Amino acid sequence: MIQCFTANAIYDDPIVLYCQMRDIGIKPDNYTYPFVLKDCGHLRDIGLGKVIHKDVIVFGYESDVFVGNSLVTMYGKFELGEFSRQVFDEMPDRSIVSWSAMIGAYAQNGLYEEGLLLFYGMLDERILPSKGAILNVMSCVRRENEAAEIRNIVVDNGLDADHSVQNAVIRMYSRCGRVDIARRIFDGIIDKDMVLWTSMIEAYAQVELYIEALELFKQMKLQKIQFDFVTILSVVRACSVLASFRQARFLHGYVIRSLYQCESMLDTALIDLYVKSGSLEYARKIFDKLSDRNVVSWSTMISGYGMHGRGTEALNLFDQMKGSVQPDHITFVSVLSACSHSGLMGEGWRHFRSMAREFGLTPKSEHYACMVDLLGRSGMLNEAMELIKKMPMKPDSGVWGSLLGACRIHSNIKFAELAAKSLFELDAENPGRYVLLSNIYMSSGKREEADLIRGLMKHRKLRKTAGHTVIEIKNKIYTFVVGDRSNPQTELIYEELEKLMNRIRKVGYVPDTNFTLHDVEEEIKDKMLYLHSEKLAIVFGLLNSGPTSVIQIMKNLRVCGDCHTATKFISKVTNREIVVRDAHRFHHFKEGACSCGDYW
DNA sequence: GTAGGGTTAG
Repeated sequence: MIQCFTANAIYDDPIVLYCQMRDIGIKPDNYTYPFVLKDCGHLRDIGLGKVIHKDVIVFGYESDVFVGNSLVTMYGKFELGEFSRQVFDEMPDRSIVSWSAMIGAYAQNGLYEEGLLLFYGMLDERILPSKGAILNVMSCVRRENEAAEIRNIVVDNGLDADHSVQNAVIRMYSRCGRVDIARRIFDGIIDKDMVLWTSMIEAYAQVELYIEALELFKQMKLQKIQFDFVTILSVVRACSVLASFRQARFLHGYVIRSLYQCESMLDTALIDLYVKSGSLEYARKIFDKLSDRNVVSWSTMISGYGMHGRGTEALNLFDQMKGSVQPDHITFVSVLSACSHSGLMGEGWRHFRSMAREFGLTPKSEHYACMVDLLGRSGMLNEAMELIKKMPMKPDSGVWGSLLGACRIHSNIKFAELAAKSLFELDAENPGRYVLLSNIYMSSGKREEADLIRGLMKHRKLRKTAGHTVIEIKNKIYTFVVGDRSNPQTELIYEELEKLMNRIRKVGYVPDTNFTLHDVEEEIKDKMLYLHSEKLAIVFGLLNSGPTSVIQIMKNLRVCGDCHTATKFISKVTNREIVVRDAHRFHHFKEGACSCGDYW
């Protein structure tokens, strides 16, 4: 009976049965515990797991291999790797499954080096690796050369035709930053199944190659490969970043037609997709129809309002949520960032404090990052710094990143240097950090320091993908980088931009050259403002979309202050609604006003 | 009648 429930993914009932069994004095045997321990693992109930572990000892099954393996796996699921290892070390007999389970426990706990070491230790003891052990060790691999080594073992053991192994190999390579190799392997597989396709799509999405992800999905449809809701989830995520409203409509239609079971998961992904494609209205419609709103769907909708600069509505929704669903850490990220995007200082603090007081949630680094962002954007850099000093944990790169971003806005070199010092350790591989600091130096005329940072970045062999702006017109996606001349309409765009800039100057636009280099003459600086990718995209949109349609562009980095101001004026003189989205939020420009209020 | 191992929303 216990097995029957467990096999059907019902994990709490068998625990009840187990307790009844004990109460009426029936002695569990060595077959009982593997099931019960599995249930504990799935329930993530550490207390229960430990009680059952005691029972195992009381009834004398601690040296049973099967029971031991189950304990190792259970503690791995509890993220108690050291407990897994203790059980593993004390096992009198080990099977290949014991090794495999221990490697899996390491993988689940992020102890990748330990996992790899154990795998090689296992080979040293001349134990033949099983498929399970190889699959588990593959999730520990983070370096390309190791990936190649493991792949050789896969081939040596004749596992290279196995679907689950092939899939893990593809994921392994993409985790090592080599989607290209993953793709080559993928292309070489003849009988690719749905999961393999889905993994490859997901791999592209994870390294932010969204266009490639969508392209592959298109191929999948063309080749008439069946896909399911997991495929759609990856595709929806890729689309969310690309913010294509048209694609959003198509996928939504698809989901409705296919009547998938996992309503809340898919619908939540769709809510996020509509939010990021600019339509709060469509997002809200799905949200309102959702039958079982869980913490994820509420959080998504709240962050949606936040992204669109509608902080008060985000907070209202949060109030409604509290009546039915317990908020979690991520809900508070949504709430606090909504406050930060709308400059709601008092509300931000109130909710930050309520986390622990009302909900028993200890603020994590990411919540401090939101608060630093909120304080920093409004220019309260000293207060932001004070908060960082008071943090009970070591500030992570998110916190310092918020501070550095605020320093860019308010040109504060002192704190920028402080933030950067930590970031160059904590997030040394992220070129954006170097560029930001270098630009802060530049905008204060500190050319030498700026060059030094650029040099450091070069020395560490880091390259930044150019900030670009994307616009979709009639189902086609166009990309612009700074000073772009690759568009066939380039001449026309620049001509029109020049006219437009002159027009908006007459109605009060003052160029903000804080965002350009400081060692050039004023006149050239002004001209450089014409090269911003955001402006090129907007003009392209004005030239090519119908007279009434909304112009929506998306910048992959934060929109600069000058572009923000310029857009406000452009929407005024052209009487057009313009929506600009950057990595963090939407700016809705209508009749020359921006719904986000003051940009900062 | 027992254990491990492929894709999954904020």
